[in-house]
Amino acid sequence: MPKRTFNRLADAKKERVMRAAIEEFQARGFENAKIEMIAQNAGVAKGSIYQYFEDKKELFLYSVTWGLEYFMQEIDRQTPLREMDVYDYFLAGSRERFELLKREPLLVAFSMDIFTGKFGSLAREANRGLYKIGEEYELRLIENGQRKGTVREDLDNRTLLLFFQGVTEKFNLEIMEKAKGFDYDPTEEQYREIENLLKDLVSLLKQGMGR
Amino acid sequence: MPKRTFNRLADAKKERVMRAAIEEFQARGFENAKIEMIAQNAGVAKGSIYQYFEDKKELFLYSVTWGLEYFMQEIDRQTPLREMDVYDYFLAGSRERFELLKREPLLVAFSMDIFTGKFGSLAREANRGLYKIGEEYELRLIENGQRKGTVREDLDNRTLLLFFQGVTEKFNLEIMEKAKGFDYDPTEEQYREIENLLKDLVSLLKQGMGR
Amino acid sequence: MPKRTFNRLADAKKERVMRAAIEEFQARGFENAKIEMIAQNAGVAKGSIYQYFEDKKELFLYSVTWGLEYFMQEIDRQTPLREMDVYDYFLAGSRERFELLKREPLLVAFSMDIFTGKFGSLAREANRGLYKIGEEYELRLIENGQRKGTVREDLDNRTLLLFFQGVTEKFNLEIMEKAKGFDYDPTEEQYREIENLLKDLVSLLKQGMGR
Amino acid sequence: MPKRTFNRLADAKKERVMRAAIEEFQARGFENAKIEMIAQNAGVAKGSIYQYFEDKKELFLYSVTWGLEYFMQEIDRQTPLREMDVYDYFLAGSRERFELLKREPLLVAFSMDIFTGKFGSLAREANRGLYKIGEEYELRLIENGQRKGTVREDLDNRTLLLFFQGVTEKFNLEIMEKAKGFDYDPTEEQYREIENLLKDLVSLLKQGMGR
DNA sequence: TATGAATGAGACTTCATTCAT
DNA sequence: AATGAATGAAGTCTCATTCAT
Repeated sequence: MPKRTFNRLADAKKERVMRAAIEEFQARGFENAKIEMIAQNAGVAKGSIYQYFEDKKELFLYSVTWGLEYFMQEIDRQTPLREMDVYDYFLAGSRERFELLKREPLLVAFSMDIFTGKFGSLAREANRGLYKIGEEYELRLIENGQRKGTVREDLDNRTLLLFFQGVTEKFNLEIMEKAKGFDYDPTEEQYREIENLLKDLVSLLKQGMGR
Repeated sequence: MPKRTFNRLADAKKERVMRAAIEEFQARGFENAKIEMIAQNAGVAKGSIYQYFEDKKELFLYSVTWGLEYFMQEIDRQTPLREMDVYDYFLAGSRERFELLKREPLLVAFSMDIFTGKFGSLAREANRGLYKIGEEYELRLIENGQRKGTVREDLDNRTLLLFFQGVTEKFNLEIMEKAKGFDYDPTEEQYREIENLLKDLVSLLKQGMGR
Repeated sequence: MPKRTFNRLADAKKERVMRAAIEEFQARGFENAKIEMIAQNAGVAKGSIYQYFEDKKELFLYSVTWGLEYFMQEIDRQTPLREMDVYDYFLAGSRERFELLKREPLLVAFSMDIFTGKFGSLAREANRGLYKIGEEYELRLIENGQRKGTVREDLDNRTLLLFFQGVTEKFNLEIMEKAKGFDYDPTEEQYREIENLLKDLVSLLKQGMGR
Repeated sequence: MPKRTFNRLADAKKERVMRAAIEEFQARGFENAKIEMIAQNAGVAKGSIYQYFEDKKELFLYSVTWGLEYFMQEIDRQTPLREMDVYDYFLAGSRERFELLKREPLLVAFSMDIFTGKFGSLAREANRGLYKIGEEYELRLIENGQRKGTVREDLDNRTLLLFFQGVTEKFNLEIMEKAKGFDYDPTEEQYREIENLLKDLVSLLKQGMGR
């Protein structure tokens, strides 16, 4: 969706532009983000942005795509699906996801905002495709669990997905909030804290609140 | 937080203004909402809005407060807390909450947007007080459950709250989404659909996904 | 120039209104002065101001008239002209004028601003009459001096007036500036300081800078 | 104090903008000056003004600086200080200053308004630096006179400065007032009139009013 | 006569987008 | 392809003045 001109750019420059855009959109939201600032932070002229993208909206949309793709690629590289079930998924990749969080806090924060709907219809509509991919990914985790006998089958899978998303999104948010306080060098202790939260999460996913 | 002038207005007029504001903010978001439109829809002059509120931001903030208070008041009137536990809570008031949803779709949608963070920091920060109240309410539901022996006690209550909020917010969103499609006259069948979703929700809250 | 309604008011109320107006105009200038503030400080409703005066401009113009008349009346009561010459004039009434400055700093400041042209054409044009009176007063002082043989007669009296006004205005400004620092209780020492300045002024008026 | 963008403009354009601004501020005062008008008269878009200056206030402040600097530079070029004393100063450069007055009536009028306080605190505070320079210039004239034995030494120099400023400002105002009536082509007779006024001024400065 | 809510013209300011260099 | 100055539509906010009570 960017113009030809953008694709021809050196990779480093492309990345600089995208990160500058994401930083601005993340910090100020779509309406308040200023093209001027993005250009400045990317080290290019304001006019150049318009050589790369049709308009502000397209730049934003591509920022979302770029960010989510980067993110998913990382996640996927770290914890390939294989035959994991829902519960293992969280525990298996927790260390890597924690490292990613520390390495790319901006992208993580941006992705989070996209998912929680901070950008309203703008982001969601334009990237329905990516969302679908995410959902299917999650549905497969659920089905994996059902095949393995660790996930109940008396409810509609769509309902299970809602439950699963609700819980994981909330915990992800909480983890990100914690991560903001950790700055720079993540300690082992901090990681333990996160890991414990994830263990509780898995326990709740599995057994619920009842006793 | 509105100015003196606003408080002195006839109740009907106050309500007209607030509903016009909420409608605009809900539909377009804070940045894109036009004061002119709000005034027009409320049937007052643009300048009058500025007799009532310091500026656009204050109008928005008060819209949030007004909306949430209206909402909470209704909820509370319908299903007073008493000694209910978390699970009963949902089933007990479901019919009334469904009616509210049909009667006040605008306010429900607005409240939802506030909770899901569509307005970013704006709404959340300014109404931390109300949020705290909501949280404490929910914490009490959890504690009620623990006293009754229906809620596990091996996890931190703050963690249980995260779980509870994650699940309920997601289901609320889903219900609202469904409700948008129902328009005008809620049928008995539609209510059954909602009720079933709530039953599944309670089941998941109680037993989790595991089997 | 105020409306009939204003003239019928109790004297105390009239004065309250005028002082509130002068305070506002003096502090913020004509454009930035707010009718709302004036009304509030005078303890009347905003609408009442428009029962008293045609519009903001008329209120301002009358403030100028009211202020200058009050001022001149005081000055005149204190140091009646008699047969004083220019030099005696300053020394004779200095104590009284100092007291006035302490008693009515607002009116003195306002008058000063009018004379120095802070209000531009607005004030000057509309009160040309009062200015003329002041000028004639000063011209008479000069003529008195000439009759007594203390003022040179080789120059046009209009030129002498310029000289006289230039010097006295500058010194008056300086004295007012000093007075701002004196606040509340004028001491004898402070008065001496003023008196010395006036002596120097008279000396300069009389002998000029040359030697 | 203007933005980078302004400084990079062609000199002719910069001057066009500044003169348009000064003309508007001089004619209508700060509050009533319209940015729209300034832009129009300068032949640029309204928005461009905001590329050059932060806001109206900054434009005004820089107008003052620009005007005074232009003015002082001219004055200084025409009658360099050297070892002149106060009295010579006026007579020496009178012809050139008269020409300047005819050539740049706008700037002269604007400078005059600044000095007489028409713009209130706005101009004076922001250009205290330039004022100081002017004062020091005048103080040096006075000291030169004292060294040459033409200025009395029994009074505080600060007091002499007040006297000097009071007289010269008043005469300058008078000259400007006269100049307004001369329009377009200054005749020799008009110049004589001014010169006579200056001679009287010097005489008064030197000998005072007394005899 | 007093009050204060209502009005709306008008000004400042922002910033995405264009375009000449 | 890059730059950054220019543009102007559009939106927020102010406040003198009006007017119904």
